[in-house]
Amino acid sequence: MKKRTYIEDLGKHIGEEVVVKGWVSVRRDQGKMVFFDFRDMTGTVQGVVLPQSAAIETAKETRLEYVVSITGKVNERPEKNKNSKIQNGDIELEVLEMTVLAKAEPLPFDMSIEGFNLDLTTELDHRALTLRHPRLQAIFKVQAVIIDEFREYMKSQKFFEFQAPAIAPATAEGGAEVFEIKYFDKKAFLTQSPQLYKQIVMTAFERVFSVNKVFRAEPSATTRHLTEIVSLDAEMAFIDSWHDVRDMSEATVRYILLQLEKTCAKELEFLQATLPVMIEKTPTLSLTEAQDKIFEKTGRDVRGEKDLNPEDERSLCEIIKDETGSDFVYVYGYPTRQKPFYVYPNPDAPEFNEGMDLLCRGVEWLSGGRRINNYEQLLEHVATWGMDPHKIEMFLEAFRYGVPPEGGFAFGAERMTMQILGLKNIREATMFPRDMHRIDGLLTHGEDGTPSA
RNA sequence: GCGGGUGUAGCUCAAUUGGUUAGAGCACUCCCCUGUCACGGGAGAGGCUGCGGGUUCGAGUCCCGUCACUCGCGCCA
Repeated sequence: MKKRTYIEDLGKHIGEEVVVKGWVSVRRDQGKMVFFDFRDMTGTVQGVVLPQSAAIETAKETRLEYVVSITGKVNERPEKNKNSKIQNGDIELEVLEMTVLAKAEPLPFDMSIEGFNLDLTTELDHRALTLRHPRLQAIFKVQAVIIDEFREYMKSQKFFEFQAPAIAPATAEGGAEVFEIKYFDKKAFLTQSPQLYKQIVMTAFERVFSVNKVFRAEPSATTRHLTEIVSLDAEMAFIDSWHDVRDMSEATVRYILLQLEKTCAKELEFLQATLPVMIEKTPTLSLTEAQDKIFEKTGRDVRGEKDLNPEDERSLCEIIKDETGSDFVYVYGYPTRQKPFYVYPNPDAPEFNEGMDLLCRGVEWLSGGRRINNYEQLLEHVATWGMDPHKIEMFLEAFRYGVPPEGGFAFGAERMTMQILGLKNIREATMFPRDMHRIDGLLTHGEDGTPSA
């Protein structure tokens, strides 16, 4: 049996006989001869079946998404038939033999490159099929690289990767709503963040990171919310100030963008995506300064608000882009009571904290900041926030025994993917999105709209 | 949770101020085509217009209800 050749390598085999295996992406039946576009994990190539080929009968019966094994000869195309706009546009595969390995039913929609134009609902309902489309493959390749390079950079900076648990005993933080699960005859919860665990692990390993699923039961039906997301978390000890955390997160983003430029050029071009611009030093404003700026430039008075709303975030990003060319902006110094109990208050102005967000193109990418490392102060906050110390005893124990000044940050992997690629809905950036209304399929499927199990 | 928008063929969309048998492209079936590359040409099949009620001689179109989807807000590290 001859060894399989990948489609991306066919150009190196001109004049040779090769075995290619893959799917039928496009079929163009000319009557006597048949053209195909064959696809494997490495790309596409045109195949031509001539009338005198032994494969012509099979070719006539072969339909879209059939899986085939082909023995063929790689030919350089005649000059007039070369097509510089497509992969392998200068060669074609002359099919000598073709075996159908698996048949396919007629497709429920147009899968051709240019005809692929589905409602998001349809795209998600048929994820098992739409995943085969080059557009989606490009999106998820970019996402894989983002997550990969986050790991790489963290490791290069001596961060230790750990696995955070997905099951938690109590709602640790307040804030986001949590999913309650049945745990034998008890109750437990899905973690909404590895926050407390990464802080615990940090007290042992100094620099830690995790890539894990977190779950949020927010009743938020928006283009940027999911109930299950991939959180890229980091936490570091021995910082001098929150600026060290800011700088580390900035360097991480810079590295990821650089790697994307290097390894995903084809995908970015295909998706017509432009990487966000990160300048030498990303503009960094306090919430108050940001609000002043929004007031000054737009006339919308949001001064004194406890946070930026989505419109403010968009305005601020536009203003910063105009002024500096940066697509990114850090905002720090939120009202202390507005953020979780563990965020470090500014010693000079305790009503504001040293938490920060990184915004890009109008959407929040990252949250982070300095944390409280002093046990007494932590206990005070636990009391002020009205939390039950017994429920976070494991966390508190770590802080009873000496913890250096520290801080950390977390990215949402799907939001990053969405923003980098300019996608309109976070579900496009998620292979199997979970939201209020969908787990794989929609959660209501009654004939007349009545909810079914 | 609140507000806006939308539900028509497998998919993406048309259908005039309410008016005859609800159309097109793609996909599907059959026929023609040896250089196509989103191939092309011809024929065919495919619809309880989300669902329920109402107004009217007549409803895809107007009204009420309902369900679903979607966008925005709220909420949200």
